[in-house]
Amino acid sequence: MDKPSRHTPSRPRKKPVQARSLATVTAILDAAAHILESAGPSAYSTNAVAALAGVSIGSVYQYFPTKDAITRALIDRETGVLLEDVSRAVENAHGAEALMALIGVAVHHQLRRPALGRILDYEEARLPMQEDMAQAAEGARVLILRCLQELKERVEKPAEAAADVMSIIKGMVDGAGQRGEVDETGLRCRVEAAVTGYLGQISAKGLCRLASSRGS
Amino acid sequence: MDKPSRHTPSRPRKKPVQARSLATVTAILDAAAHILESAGPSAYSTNAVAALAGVSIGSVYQYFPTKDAITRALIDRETGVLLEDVSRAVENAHGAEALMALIGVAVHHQLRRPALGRILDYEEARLPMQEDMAQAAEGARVLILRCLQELKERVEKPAEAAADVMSIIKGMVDGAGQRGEVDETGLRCRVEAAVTGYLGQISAKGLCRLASSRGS
Amino acid sequence: MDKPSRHTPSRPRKKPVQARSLATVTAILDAAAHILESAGPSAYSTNAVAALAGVSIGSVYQYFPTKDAITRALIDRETGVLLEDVSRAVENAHGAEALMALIGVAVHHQLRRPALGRILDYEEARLPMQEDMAQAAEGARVLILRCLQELKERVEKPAEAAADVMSIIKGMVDGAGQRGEVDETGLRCRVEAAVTGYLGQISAKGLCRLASSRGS
Amino acid sequence: MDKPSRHTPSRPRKKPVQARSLATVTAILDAAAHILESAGPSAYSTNAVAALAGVSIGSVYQYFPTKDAITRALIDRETGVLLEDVSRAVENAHGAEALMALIGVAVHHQLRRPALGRILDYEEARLPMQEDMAQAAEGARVLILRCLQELKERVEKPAEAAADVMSIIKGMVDGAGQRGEVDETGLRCRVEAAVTGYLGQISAKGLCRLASSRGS
DNA sequence: CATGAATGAGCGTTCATTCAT
DNA sequence: CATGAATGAACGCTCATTCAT
Repeated sequence: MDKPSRHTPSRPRKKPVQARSLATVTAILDAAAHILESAGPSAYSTNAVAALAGVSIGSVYQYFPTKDAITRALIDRETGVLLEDVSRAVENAHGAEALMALIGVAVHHQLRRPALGRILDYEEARLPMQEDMAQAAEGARVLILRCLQELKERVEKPAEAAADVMSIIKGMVDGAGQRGEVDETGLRCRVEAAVTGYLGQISAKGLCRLASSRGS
Repeated sequence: MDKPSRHTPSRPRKKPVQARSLATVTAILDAAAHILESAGPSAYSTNAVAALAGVSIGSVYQYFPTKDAITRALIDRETGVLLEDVSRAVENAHGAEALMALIGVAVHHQLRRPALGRILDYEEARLPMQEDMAQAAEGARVLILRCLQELKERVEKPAEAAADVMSIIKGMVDGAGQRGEVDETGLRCRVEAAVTGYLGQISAKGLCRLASSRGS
Repeated sequence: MDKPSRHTPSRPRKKPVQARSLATVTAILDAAAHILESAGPSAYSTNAVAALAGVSIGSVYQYFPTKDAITRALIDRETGVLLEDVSRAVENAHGAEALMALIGVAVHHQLRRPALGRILDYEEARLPMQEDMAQAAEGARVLILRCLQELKERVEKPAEAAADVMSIIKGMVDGAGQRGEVDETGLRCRVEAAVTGYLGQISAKGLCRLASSRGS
Repeated sequence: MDKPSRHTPSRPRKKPVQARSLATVTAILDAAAHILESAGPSAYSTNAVAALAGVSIGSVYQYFPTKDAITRALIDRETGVLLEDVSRAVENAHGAEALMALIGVAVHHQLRRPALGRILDYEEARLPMQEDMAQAAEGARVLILRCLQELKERVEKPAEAAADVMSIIKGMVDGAGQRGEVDETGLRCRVEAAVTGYLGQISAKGLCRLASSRGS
């Protein structure tokens, strides 16, 4: 769960709770994830989570003060896993290579649980943003930013571009999930094409060259 | 609502109810949209809609048999407006030009009500698909497909590419909305860059050339 | 509707309403009866009655101040028809013969609309008893009472016996209706047997002879 | 439900739920019965039941999935009590004697809660018939049938006669309840007279002898 | 700590009734 | 008078949360 690698300088991110009850917490989050992705948000009730987790509703409230806290913890966990995988993938690569590795991990991650990602994204949007979640989202952004800055081609507004790259990846990957796509390699190639193409466009020329020449 | 152009002659688009009470229906849908985008789905109750619309809950149920019907009608309305604007924009343009026009409309549309689009997309996903909604979604896909087929560069798998283009647009536009972006022109240029770049990548070379050359 | 025969000395019982609107009232009551017997009390709403009657809900309230008033009017009408038929049947007969005729009419009446009678009985029970309804119920009781008093065998407590005879008839006839019986003649014979037997028992011996001899 | 021995030593009769919360279930059913018989079906709402039972509406729904389930449970309970009493009364008696005992129990039962029986009968009619309820109704019919078959006088169509006897008892007993009668002995004697008389008529002579001789 | 019975605010929905047209 | 859109109290029911055991 916590993998303090050499390069990522020890972000604890996880309260160890109480080692004994970790199993309960895990069971609860697993149950929440399973309900969300297989029966949808309308079936996602605290009682259902407790039942599927095999614990009493009271125990759920021992570890999570509210239902939203469960959702947040689940988002944290899923984001955390993704972030770790991405970090590991990017660790020894640089520039475009790192970016492609990152895309590979994102695609892989999404196709494993296509519905869950979408739903958690949505839940995340309506939840009052909190510290750790912000940090996690920042983590991904920072990684992409680093990749962009390592590119040979200078990117003009790297922050904006990083956000766009994230949006492109998320959009394509979610769309594929919704359409039921399963071909991981194919999807990865297309996402790579989109990101590569986008970066090529915004670096080769001044932004909006294409757009302004539209009328001619 | 009815756009009797040369080519698409008479699309009445099915007024949901009697003409006389159109004002009430409009008020209800406006209220629903406003609640969804400003307070989120958890505040989206039929009583809240009725109160904000300035009508009684009974009146709401004279025009909509269920709450989901309100949501569906709202989706229909928003999708309809977008589709009309897009159709009009694409009408006299072709190929890349048409595609850029389409992107412009999509960006414009989204930035006007950034949250609403996202939420309705999500609601649409969990609603039992219905005739008209399916048709509307198809409408956008078909328009993009046409644009792709009119490009000078041949696109290998046009259906897939159309879906990807939609996903890229939606992803970037939603992302921008969530980050609170307001610069329509800037966003439009970047989306254009992404779509153009993507299409350039997948047509110039066989798909995955880039990817396979990654290791070199 | 009002059939002032020679012998029954002109009981008007029916406000003529306004001759013109009689058709509307009739349509409303017909609709109410039809809904009650074919779809049950849960489908018996004022709007449904208005729709089936082919009038607006506003018109319904022009003629009936409340929903219960419709029900009461329907009970009145049905009771009135039964009472008239019974009166006519009993008119020229006496004693046992009259009683049997009365049973025949009751059986016939019930088997024509088996569900309606039961439901109206029930509605009647929960409605605040009103003048005319009390009169109608009295009408039947009085007729039976007269029959009993014309019997050769003296009945000890004629009022009580009349009530019992009514209960027996109603009980058997409702039961038959519920079981879906359609053989009018067979049912009539059995009801006659029950009433005849009951009267024989209570007149031949002192009441409870049977009962008290039970222990011996 | 399972009537294993003559003496019926331990009749568990299927507590509908956990033993611990039996008190709550009982309170709910008591409240439901009280509301139905004192204020009528129109006052019989789940909230009213919960309030009178002294529990929250949520608790009601922990024991009963729907309102109809409450009604059914109440019918089951009342029917069950009656059936037990009747079984016990009939246990060591035969033929006419058993029949009279049965009538005594029925009369006693009804006069204790005159309105409730009527209302539950009605509710039962509009509820989707279920296993146990059908069994209970059958129970009474079978008992009567047995009594009839033990009579010295042969009854021609015992099934029909049993149904009629049930109808007569129910009709007289309901009628008495509605009229507010309280004299249990008197009523019992009259019901006995009716049933005895009816059976005498249909066995002594071919059915309808009386009826056919009517014209003479 | 674990349990699950209990709570009650609030949901979606119905329908008897009113009243402006 | 006829109409039917509008009203809103009240219904059946859910579920996040609490707390006595």
